[in-house]
Amino acid sequence: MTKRNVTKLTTVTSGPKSGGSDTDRLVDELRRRIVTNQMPPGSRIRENELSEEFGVSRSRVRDAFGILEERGLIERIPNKGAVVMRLEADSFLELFDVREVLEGLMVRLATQNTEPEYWDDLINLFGADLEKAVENNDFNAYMAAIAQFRQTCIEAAGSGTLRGLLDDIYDRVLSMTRRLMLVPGRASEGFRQHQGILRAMQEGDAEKAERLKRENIRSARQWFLKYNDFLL
Amino acid sequence: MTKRNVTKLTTVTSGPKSGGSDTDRLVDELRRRIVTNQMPPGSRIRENELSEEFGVSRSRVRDAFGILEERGLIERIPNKGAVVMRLEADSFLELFDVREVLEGLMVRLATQNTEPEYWDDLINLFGADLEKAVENNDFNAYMAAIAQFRQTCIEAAGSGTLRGLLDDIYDRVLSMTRRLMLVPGRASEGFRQHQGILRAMQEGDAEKAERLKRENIRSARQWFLKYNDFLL
DNA sequence: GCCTAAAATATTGTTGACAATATTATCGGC
DNA sequence: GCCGATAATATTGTCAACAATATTTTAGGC
Repeated sequence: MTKRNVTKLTTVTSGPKSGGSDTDRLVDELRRRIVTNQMPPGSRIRENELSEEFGVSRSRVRDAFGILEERGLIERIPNKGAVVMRLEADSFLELFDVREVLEGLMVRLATQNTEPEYWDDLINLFGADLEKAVENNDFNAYMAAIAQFRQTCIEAAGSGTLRGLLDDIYDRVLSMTRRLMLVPGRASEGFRQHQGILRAMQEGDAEKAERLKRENIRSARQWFLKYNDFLL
Repeated sequence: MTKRNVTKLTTVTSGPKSGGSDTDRLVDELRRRIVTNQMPPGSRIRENELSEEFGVSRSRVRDAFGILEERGLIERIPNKGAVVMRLEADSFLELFDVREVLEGLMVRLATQNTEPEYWDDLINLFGADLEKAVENNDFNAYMAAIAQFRQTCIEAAGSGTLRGLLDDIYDRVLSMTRRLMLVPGRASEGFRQHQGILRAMQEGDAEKAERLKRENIRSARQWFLKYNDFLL
């Protein structure tokens, strides 16, 4: 868990540039292409192509595929090859269920472990500027803020085990969030919900924060159900 | 996620014998040795040794190590080798936290998805015979029953995503459960708690089942805190 | 023109050899 | 005898060639 997850974490937080081995770089880049739909679900990916493109041996590509498979981002069929995993409506709903309890736990632990002032920066970030940005459909700004929120919470929660599980589903959550954001009204609702959660966290009310976070995911689930014809 | 997890699941449920590729067999056997403390935490494991012992090439061993690392069972230090991951007290407590919410979700979904008679066999299993076995410290019987409970619930929950996350922590949970069972009084308490959960599930009361399951894990956590000097 | 069989091609799976790195043993100086 | 430098060994990291398998193309019969 430890080493690889640390590598992954720094990637997630500090952007696409990342250190580590050739294999790690490959994993990061492929991950990026998959979640940005540059490689849409069902795409076949050939070991040779990537090997040439990145100037590494096929063995590295193979190792990367192994990791990506373990993470559920690609599917490997023996002697046939690897394809980007398809995201079915069912699995989206499943994802909401686990997000609800895991992210709820995340904010509860984070609240318990911190002093009120820990949240000042984040509360500032989720202020008037961001609200205006959300109203103007500046999704990149909102996505970045959400990523920051997540990252800060995970750190405060201080549980490597929880972090590992959240990382496991991170890519799928990301792709889901990106889509859901397009639904008119969802982004601003999510924004207000995050404000509420942050207030509860600053007040040190862990139970309330957990409840609000769970409501946040539940309402996202509702929006998804309503609009899933457009989203899938 | 899909393919590999399916392989893993069948392994967990249907015992050490298992199909798949050389790599899969290796993963299973190493997993077994680690959770049974045949390879205690901190043990160094050499690629060559295993390659010879199993009569496979070092590449297969290498692949297996990659999977084991991803699952958090071993730690790989570049150019130094692989060692069995150490389990610290902190990580045990973390494990209880995530178990609480995930297994709570598991029984809630399982209850929602099933008819009362679905639980007949399991309620029978958690009957007078097993109670006597627990009183007589027949831990193997109890462990088997718990595994059955877990397996049946996961199937009923019907969420591949949840299953994947539970599988992720399964090995650590197992090693924790085995130890905790030795604490006088814990096993019989756990037994009664499972009876209560099963009753709630048969009654179709999903909320109650979830609450009881969470209490079950919380009480296990209490016992662990009290006796952790002996358990670690 | 269309279906089937077989050859040609492309792609993944596996291996053993070699390079890079870390660990251990040896030797000389003090 | 103890310490440090260097050589010897062991172990992991990487790769390119080869084998196994699947896919596509071609050829032939009807």
